[in-house]
Amino acid sequence: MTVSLRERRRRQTAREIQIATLELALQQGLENVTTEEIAASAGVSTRTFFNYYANKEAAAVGTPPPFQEEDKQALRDGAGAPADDIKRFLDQYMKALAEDEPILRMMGPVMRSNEKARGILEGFLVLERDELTECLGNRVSDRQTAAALAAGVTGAIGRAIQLWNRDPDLSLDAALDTVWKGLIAASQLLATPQDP
Amino acid sequence: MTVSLRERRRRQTAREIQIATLELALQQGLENVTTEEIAASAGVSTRTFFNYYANKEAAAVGTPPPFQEEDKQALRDGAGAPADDIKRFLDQYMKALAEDEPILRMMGPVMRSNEKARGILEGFLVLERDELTECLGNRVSDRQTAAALAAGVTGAIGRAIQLWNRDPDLSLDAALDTVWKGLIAASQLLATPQDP
DNA sequence: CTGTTTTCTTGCATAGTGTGCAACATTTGC
DNA sequence: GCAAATGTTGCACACTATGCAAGAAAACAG
Repeated sequence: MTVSLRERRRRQTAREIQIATLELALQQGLENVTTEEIAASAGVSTRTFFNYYANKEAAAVGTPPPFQEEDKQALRDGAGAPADDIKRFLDQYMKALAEDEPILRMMGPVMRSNEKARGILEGFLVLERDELTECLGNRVSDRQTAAALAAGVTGAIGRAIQLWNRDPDLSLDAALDTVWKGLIAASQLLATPQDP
Repeated sequence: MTVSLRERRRRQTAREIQIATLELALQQGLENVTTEEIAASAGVSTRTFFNYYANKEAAAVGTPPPFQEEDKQALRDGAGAPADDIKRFLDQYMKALAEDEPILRMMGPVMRSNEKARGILEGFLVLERDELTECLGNRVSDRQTAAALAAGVTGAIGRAIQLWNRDPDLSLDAALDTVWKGLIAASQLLATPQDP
């Protein structure tokens, strides 16, 4: 493989710290957990904790999966209806998210209650959204149109995760389908000039 | 008036602390400003600073204008095309934002660079968006459709402020119009099934 | 395999954050 | 004017986060 022993260990430790953070946060609330507790629970020193994450909120967020280059490329030079390409893009991302369902499950409550963690995740989302805007800008000429589409995409991802977190029996894919139908219906409402 | 002397002073102090925070943050970056500096600059003790805001990031965000009850009511029982009612709602909110243009101008750079402040503002937005979802739920039957519309509204507000912050010659209203056109165009793209 | 280089871990010192508490000051309402 | 309510402040204290330097572990070259 392309990853050295060091790199594998590093990822492993980062992951262990994140899981320790989320588990403790679920029990006591992230505010009431000290970095010392997290470090001890993950088997490293407090100082090493800060070698991996700048603070406990960043440890809770970890490294969310970014959009894949190939999927963005497909979006840039897609030929069909934009709605279809975007839906495919979303399906691909849901597949990536599904790789880490247990962590995603734990993150929901933390993001809802912790402002700083939410801000960190939101910052990540802003960057990804800007990437998307650039991709879609290749197709729709008007920058604000591309920005609105990109916001529609990231918003749909967020609502899908939220729905999936509320309803344990729903798969991520199914949640996205529900959200997607709502987005299309909303678009039709906004697109309709009048109904005389 | 309906506000006591105490209440007026309180608001005045809160505002002075916010302005002191934003001015210092613009000069040095919020990370490099201490609560002690802010408190001194606003003419209160460090301890009093924390009586007004839980931390410096919250001081930077202050108390953004919430959606007005009357505007939300107009959205709930509007009779025309949803798009028109929503546009009216947005225009109303822009008017409220314009009341505090100087503060809004200073907030942009801070929100872009500070994760915690962004999280706090985002938390405020989530609450307002949920309110909107409830309002729109009165009209569109499907909850996800209402949620998508509400996300479209708050997203448009954010992009309008961002556009206005980048281009000093643009009014808030004008920025919103540009963003709105983009949102409608994006909706038409998503609403269109195919183009055979 | 061995010595060298690079990277990782850790403890310690230190500046800054945020809260509880208690004393004192100011406003309010009667 | 006086009593109750509210606001301000200093102090003590636990927690956060960073720089620095010493030592441990992995990577690499010969």
